[in-house]
Amino acid sequence: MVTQIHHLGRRVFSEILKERGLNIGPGQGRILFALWQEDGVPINQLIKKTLLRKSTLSELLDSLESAGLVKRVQSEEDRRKVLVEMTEKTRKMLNIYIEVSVEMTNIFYKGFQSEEIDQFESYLQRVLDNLVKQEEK
Amino acid sequence: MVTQIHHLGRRVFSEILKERGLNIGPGQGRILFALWQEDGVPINQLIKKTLLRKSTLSELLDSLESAGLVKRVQSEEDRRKVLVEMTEKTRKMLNIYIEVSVEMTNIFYKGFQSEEIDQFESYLQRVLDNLVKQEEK
DNA sequence: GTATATTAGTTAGGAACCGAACTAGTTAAT
DNA sequence: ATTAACTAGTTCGGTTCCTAACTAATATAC
Repeated sequence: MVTQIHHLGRRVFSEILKERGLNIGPGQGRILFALWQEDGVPINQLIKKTLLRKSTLSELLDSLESAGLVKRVQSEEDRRKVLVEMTEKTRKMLNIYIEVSVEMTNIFYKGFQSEEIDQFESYLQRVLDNLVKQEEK
Repeated sequence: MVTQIHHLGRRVFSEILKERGLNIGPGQGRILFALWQEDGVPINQLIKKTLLRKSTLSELLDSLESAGLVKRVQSEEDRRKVLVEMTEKTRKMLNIYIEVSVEMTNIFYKGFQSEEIDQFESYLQRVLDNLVKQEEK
């Protein structure tokens, strides 16, 4: 069921992004959202936030970079690290992106009371923790 | 969070499938599982069950067919329809597949009481319904 | 101080998803 | 009985994800 929600949710999200004239995919959006929370971070940090694999990040960043939405900057202190920064273009998109996210959340939780949302999300967190622990083994 | 659970879950599931010597991916598994519930169904039926797009189904069936796990048979009564059938090979795999599914569920819900699972799943169902309704618009 | 291990990212190849455009068979409308 | 509309699947090009194998920089060990 989680899988179905994931795929349906992605389709709906894509649709709304498109309607609003945001020419980005949901995968790209995830990264921009993480960057909005904390900008100029090494890729490793994005891996921790998104739980994606580094190869996936590499690729998504390629597409974001060639769309001019992100810049890669080599770190001074540790030259292995690549810091990811938003561009001006991105900063302008973020307000709309957040609106879309809110809209998406409303669709997702239509008919939910706020305590139900809290409870549901605490269940989700427990499941996520279970999976993270499993994978660490 | 659902997205993260989906991806992590898929990675964990793949891992277990591999350990058990089942040489199929989680996407293929979804279809085999649907077939196990009802065999010899048209692709359209699988679309309803999995909520995947028909192009995705087409492709997954290609890979299953070339792996000898599934047969496509043209329907007699409506020649547009293609009925999908399990093969003998598949039937033999299903017991193991179910074991893996159970194992997966145990990991997923570790630390949950059964009422919590019920409640969580009813939330999931409500979210799924919301998304389905949204997409129909 | 040099070899080894670790860490950070990229690249290559493949799987599972998507929408849009297509073919072919069926049903409905006139 | 034609035409038009609908339904069932496939094909194509693109995205987002993966593992495994790689390069390069840093840290550790001796």
